[in-house]
Amino acid sequence: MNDSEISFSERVYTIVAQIPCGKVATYGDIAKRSGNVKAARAVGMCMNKNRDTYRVPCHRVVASTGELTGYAFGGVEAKRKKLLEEGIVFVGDRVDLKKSEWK
DNA sequence: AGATTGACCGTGT
DNA sequence: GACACGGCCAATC
Repeated sequence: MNDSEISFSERVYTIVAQIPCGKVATYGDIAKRSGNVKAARAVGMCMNKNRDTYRVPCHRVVASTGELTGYAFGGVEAKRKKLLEEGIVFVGDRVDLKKSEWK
């Protein structure tokens, strides 16, 4: 810290908070938007540490394949349910990034 | 300070 | 489409 006053995590949180309802973003995409194209893993770790579910809709973040990975508030099942309620298009157990990917 | 881990991704077979 | 391998990042032990 000190140059931009915000850490990588804060940057990620901000980006995730910008995801509109009914849309999802991939870790890789967030990583790109955060500045580091290859920081997808770090993004996931920040999500795991994140406690502000209402401030940061981390449930709208899925893998590049559209598959739901983890969720620190009830597991992928709760995550999938939330996405379904938000109108995310599902294809089996995966999200249809073709239609619901945030871009 | 060094090693390990984790909600990943891209590529090759 | 599924499985295996390697690479990269940041946080944690």
